[in-house]
Amino acid sequence: MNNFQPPLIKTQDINCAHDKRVSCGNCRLNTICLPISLHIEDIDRLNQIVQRSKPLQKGEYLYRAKDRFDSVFAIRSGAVKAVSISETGDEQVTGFYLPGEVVGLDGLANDTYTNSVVALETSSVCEIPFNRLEELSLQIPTLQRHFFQLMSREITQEQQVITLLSKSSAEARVASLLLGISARNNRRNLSANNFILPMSRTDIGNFLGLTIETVSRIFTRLQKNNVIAVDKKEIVITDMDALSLIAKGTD
Amino acid sequence: MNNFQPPLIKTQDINCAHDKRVSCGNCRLNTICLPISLHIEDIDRLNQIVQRSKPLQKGEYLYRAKDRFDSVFAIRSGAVKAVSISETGDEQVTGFYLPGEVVGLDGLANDTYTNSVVALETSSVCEIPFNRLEELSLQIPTLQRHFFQLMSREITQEQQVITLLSKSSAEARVASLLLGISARNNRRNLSANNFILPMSRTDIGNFLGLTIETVSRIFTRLQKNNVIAVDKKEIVITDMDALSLIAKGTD
DNA sequence: CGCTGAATTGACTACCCTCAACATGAGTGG
DNA sequence: CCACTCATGTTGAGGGTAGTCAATTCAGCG
Repeated sequence: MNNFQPPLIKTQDINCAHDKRVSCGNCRLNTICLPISLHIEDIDRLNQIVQRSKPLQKGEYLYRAKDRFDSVFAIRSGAVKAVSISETGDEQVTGFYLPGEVVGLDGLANDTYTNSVVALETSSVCEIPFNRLEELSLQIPTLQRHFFQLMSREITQEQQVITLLSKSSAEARVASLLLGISARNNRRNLSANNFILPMSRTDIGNFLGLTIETVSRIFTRLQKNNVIAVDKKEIVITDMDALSLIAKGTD
Repeated sequence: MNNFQPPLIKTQDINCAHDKRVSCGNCRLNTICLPISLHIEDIDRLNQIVQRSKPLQKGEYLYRAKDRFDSVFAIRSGAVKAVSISETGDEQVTGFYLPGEVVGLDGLANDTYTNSVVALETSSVCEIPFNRLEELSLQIPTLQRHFFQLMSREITQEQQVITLLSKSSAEARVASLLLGISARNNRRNLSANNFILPMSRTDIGNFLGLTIETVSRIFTRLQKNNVIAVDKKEIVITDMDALSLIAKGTD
């Protein structure tokens, strides 16, 4: 495999998760992000429209609701949350997005974003101008198909969240969230049993429709029952099967 | 405007909601369904790939989860629900779809539908084979754009459902559902204050994460407070402002 | 060292679920 | 026409889960 990197750039720089000098072709995430199943020359054309900017710091906004929509963003490192503000003014977390996942798809419908996206920790993103992506999709059928699938995946995942919120007990909701993050970490070849939660208890509670007190109580309860070990934001899943049963709502 | 109908077909037949002999060009729903903002000749090309079949009877399946995905469907008349079956076997209603709305978008992600779609009453649909739509989208940029927007709208609507389920009291959930159906009826030039619910209390409860008893109690409570009038499935909204306040969660 | 914000824990309360009985209406068959 | 069933919806009583309010701990930071 050819190495297109200029000789002055050291490999360890390129491999840094926040580094801007990464192309879609050599990105570690390209099996779960956009370019999957594209030909090498098409990946290159995609890469040319992707813009990489300096990392977002924790709490910084990637975009805000009602901003004019013109790009979607792939998370390259870190983690973000999407929040929508209701008419009554209170926030609602509608999702968490980890590296390889794409945000901004809500903006197409009305040419303005309906959500705001905020960094939960230092995060870098790849900006993909949508009109460029649209043009390219007309020329590369595989890309059009892939983008359709990306949006469809977002739809199915949100339907799973709806199922989660509609049915389950507080314990099942928390268990499902942990399992979800575990699975997504695993997909990125990270540990499925041991990870750091990027979001606060407040964000978790907001997302799951629970108060932070309930979230906290459930963490301690799960720990007492030897299902997980909690140390602040660090989670160790000690009994994956038990956690799955709890998520399915076997009380 | 030309009339392409064969002379033997009477106008009142064509205007029947379940009639198969309707083209996208003269469909009453074409301002909210797919063809919006397409040129007249492009509408015709779209129309040629759309298949119209005999109406579904109440309880019949349009498609089932795990069926091979090959079409999306526009609801032309009636009403359907989308349900997903969890691993534990119980159903979850993930959405209701009224005329002009499109179902099946969840199927693209994995080439199989993740939901089943069931008719709530006698309903007719327009089947749009996806590979044909995909090809056409490559040739008609407006159609590609429109289909992206359609999927995006589905995403934003589901995020609203997530917000609804995550935050609100039982009363606010029911109120929001009623307001949602009211608004969608209004968009089709039907009454916003007076309509028939196509779904059962069981479906409402399942969708909103409530028991049917709670749904029933809330209907009677709203009626006692002169916000709505309920007679079986017929709803009259007598105080729209109050209903809006309740939906926003002002307790 | 004190301040601030996040997280935990406890006591009490309220909302919604569970279980149950009853009502209503459509369809069937005598 | 009435009696019967079955499905759907309504209403009531009681209990459990999660919310509210409050106090405390802890980490980070100037």
